Amino acid sequence: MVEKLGTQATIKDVARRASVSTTTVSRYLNGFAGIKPDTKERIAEAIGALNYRTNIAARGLVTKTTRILGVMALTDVDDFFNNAFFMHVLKGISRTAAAARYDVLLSTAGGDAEEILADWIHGRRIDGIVLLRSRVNEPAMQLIQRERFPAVVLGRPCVNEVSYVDNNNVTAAYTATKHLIDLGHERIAFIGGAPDLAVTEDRLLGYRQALAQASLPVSDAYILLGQYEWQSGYNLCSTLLQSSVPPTALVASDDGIAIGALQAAHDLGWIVPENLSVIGFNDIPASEFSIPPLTTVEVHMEQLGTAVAEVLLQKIANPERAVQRVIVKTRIILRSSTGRAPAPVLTERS
Amino acid sequence: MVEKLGTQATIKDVARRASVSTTTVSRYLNGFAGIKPDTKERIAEAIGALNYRTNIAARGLVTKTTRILGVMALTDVDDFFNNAFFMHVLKGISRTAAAARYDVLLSTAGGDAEEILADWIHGRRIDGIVLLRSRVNEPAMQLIQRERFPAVVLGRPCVNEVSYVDNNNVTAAYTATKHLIDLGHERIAFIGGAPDLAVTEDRLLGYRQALAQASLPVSDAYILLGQYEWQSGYNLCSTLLQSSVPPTALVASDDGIAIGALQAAHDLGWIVPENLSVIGFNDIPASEFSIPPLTTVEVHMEQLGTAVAEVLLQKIANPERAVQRVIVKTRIILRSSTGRAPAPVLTERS
DNA sequence: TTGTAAGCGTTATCAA
DNA sequence: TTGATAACGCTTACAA
Repeated sequence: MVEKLGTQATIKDVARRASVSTTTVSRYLNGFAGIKPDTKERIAEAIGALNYRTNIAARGLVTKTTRILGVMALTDVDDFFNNAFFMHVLKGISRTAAAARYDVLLSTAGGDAEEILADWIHGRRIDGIVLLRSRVNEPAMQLIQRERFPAVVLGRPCVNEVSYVDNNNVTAAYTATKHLIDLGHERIAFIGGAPDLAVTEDRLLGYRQALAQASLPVSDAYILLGQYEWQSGYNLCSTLLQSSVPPTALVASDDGIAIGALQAAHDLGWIVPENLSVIGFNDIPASEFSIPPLTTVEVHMEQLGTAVAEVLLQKIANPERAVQRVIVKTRIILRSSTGRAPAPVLTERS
Repeated sequence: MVEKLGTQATIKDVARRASVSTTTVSRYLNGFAGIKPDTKERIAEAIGALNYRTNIAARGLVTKTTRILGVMALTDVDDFFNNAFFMHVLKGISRTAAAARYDVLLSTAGGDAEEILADWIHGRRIDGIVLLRSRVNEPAMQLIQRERFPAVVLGRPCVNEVSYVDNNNVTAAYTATKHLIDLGHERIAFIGGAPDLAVTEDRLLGYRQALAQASLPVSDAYILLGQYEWQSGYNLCSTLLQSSVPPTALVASDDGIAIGALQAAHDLGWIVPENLSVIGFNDIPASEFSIPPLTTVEVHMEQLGTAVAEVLLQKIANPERAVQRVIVKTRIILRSSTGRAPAPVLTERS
């Protein structure tokens, strides 16, 4: 069997070899019932012998379908790839897509998001899209809504009528803060990522609610926002610990930030959890191996990815389907970075 | 301007509106010279008004081109997404592809790699492919070579005549081990990931060479291999430190492994670097924030991605191009996890 | 159970 | 400088 290099067998070649029409081959390929076993066999043989694969462009031209899921990260490229959270979400998406025999097209377009999205959608490059990270006011979201294109957002979206998957972030942050309060902490700070992200907003809200409910004061000096990255956690924590009345506990809205904070505390001679408690969010693998291991809110990162892909797949299968809102519950994982509040030495000293 | 929802304007619509032929529109779209400015303008107007985008499937059917780069991870899905190394490589690929207006199709097929690859290639889903991670004997590699499909491998490939991008891993591991030897260490262990990976092989070789050159014995008990993950580093290090003659220094073939080791040492009461020195590979962000900060071999992860994408892009532009082999040099970043060898208390004790 | 033939939206080859 | 027209490889009525 000599195969011409660089030449692909087409459905015509298969049909010829199996002595049937291309229609029949197409039917075979698409699993139609009602083909004589004998014919089936001949077609199968021909496909094997010619190593035939259906040309995706030709099929797409007719069916207007690609079997590709677009994944667009609406964040800075570094933010995206440096963040274990997104990688786990991507894993969930990738797994789910693969299981459904879909491919994943990935873009971290940054500023060009809208343009690329328009190309993807109008150019019929993808069958549906996952939007990662929800900014408070997201133009890409509006484009999608205008086009009525199958889409699912990860995180609370800024517009209605868009399906999304999210954590119960307000509650989770409330619980995390409450955990600290229950340990006797009264000076609890919040360090987080970019303020224009819905997730930051929500977690900050939960933090405020917990303090309010415990009749603890909410001080702006204890709310520091930066980026979702390790360095930011380091810097923010350093600032706090060197302030005149440093907090005894930290709610970090991301494990990377929390681990950066751990390191800052260590560098400044603070012992965790004796002098400072730290709780993070996400439960990335690094959290288990930080020193000390990090107490954190598990958000089920991969499951978020799975869910977002599943909802999208359903939307593609049935575009008329109603908007879906999936909330993935969180839970606290207690490790060693949180402990009872230290005795108020500071006030005694003064 | 009313736009029919769900309907895409085609090149025909544009042609009609601009009162020209589709040929002329196509020429305009593809930047041909020799169109009257006046005509150009009308076409531009029509495109804008109709919000036209070229249908990728239709174009692909004719040009046999997709402007998509395939990225296939030849590892376990978890291995891939949990490893900061791959994420940074992916970032480099993503950036480079985007700059060239290519999209990235991502697959972590695991066992199905060959099947998916065949679909991608024969189905004309992609213009070229990046293979991530090179196993010692990789069937996917052979498929690609047989098909003469534009491909670039990250890591030393098992077959000749395939372009690749790699670090100077043997030299890097040699240097890392030498660094430890220069600090006075004599009992130096190697902990690494899967043994069937070229990168593991190479780094192990460099380690052996450094020991040999210093006339230090190479003991199998000091070479422990697991997976490229944090937990593996924790376990391997625990085993070593609890052995009868524990090492005073560790070469970890990956930062995740190294940080796991750091944690194990901490849990067993070893002080780093006083009692144990640890050097890693990659310089992932976490390395800077481990306790203590990790001495490591910077492999320029993102640059590896950039290079691999660039080589592939060149190959696509000119398939006749000769095989390219790019070696990205590494360098040691000294932080606090390595120090002088401890006095040989162990022998004194005995 | 199978086949004929008409598209799908581009690009490419001629010709004008 | 522009335009007809024939592919590209598939799916899908409609027929048989």
